[in-house]
Amino acid sequence: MQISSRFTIAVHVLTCVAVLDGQMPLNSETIAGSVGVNPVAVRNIFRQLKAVGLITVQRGGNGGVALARKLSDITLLDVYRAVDSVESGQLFHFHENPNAACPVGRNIHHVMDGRLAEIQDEMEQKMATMTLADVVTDTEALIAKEAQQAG
Amino acid sequence: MQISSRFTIAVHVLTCVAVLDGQMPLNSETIAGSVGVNPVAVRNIFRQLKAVGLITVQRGGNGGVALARKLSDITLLDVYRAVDSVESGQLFHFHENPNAACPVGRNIHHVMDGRLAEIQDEMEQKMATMTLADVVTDTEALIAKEAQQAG
DNA sequence: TATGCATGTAATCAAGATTAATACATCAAA
DNA sequence: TTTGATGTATTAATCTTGATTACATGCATA
Repeated sequence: MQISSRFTIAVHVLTCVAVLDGQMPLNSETIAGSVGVNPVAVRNIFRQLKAVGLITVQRGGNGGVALARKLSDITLLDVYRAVDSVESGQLFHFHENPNAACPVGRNIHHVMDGRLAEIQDEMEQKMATMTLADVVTDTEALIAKEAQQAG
Repeated sequence: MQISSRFTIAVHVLTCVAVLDGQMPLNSETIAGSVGVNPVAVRNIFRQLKAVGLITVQRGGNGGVALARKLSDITLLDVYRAVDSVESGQLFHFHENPNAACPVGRNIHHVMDGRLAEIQDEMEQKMATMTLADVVTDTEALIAKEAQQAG
């Protein structure tokens, strides 16, 4: 299995908010159009991003989304955790019923837990080094390049 | 979503082969008993571990499994890759239909791919530093400690 | 060589998770 | 008060996993 697409969707959503601000209404429907998913899926992600203070959401006529932090203060790890990319925060799914009557079965969990945590931590710390500012800068550079090539 | 439990199951299987050798028949049924899963699940993992040369499997009366490499030559990354822990080797599931009509939609994949690969690589390299020898050593130490406490 | 036992593998089924889609309540602004 | 957007529950469809059954295949031994 893989890490939920909610993660890449959430990054896409936030990038839209940063890049498209002022060019089009930033509501769940237009953003869903860019991402290629259902507007309800986007609204559910709004809720999760709002819950950890990454965005603010306004209801009602001309409602929509706005960033609540500087792009350079939002890391990929923040986004990853906000949208529950993996169940219960555990990257690895440990098999549930090792047999306690077997010496290996009753010790394997304890032996592996520390190592799995180390691996997960290594990955998460790498995510913490990357910010949305980087992603948005690269995206805008590509868009500028497109405009240039179009003449 | 999480990484398939096939990974921790495979580590458990290999640890059984190393620790229980000589103490009980190393066939899919006894090992399945320790892991707490169906014997067919264990046999399917046998097949994957065999395909990459980590074990040899013998059919027929007193058949069973044996390690094909030294424990110190089998890393957690080897096991992880052998059992297809994540789909197509991709840790992240990228949403499938970003809209090419949107400047963000048509560039986000390219912008994120490199970063996702870096994160995945960081994690895999960490797994490559850990060997089954470490896991087996720790497991046997815990077993010895149990025996000591039992008097 | 015949028999028994274990692997190899296909097929089926149930359980759980994901996503899409519908519907409607809630709320803000004009 | 009307309009338009979010908040959220619910249902259905799709997918993946894992358990289970069944049986063919192959090796060892009597």
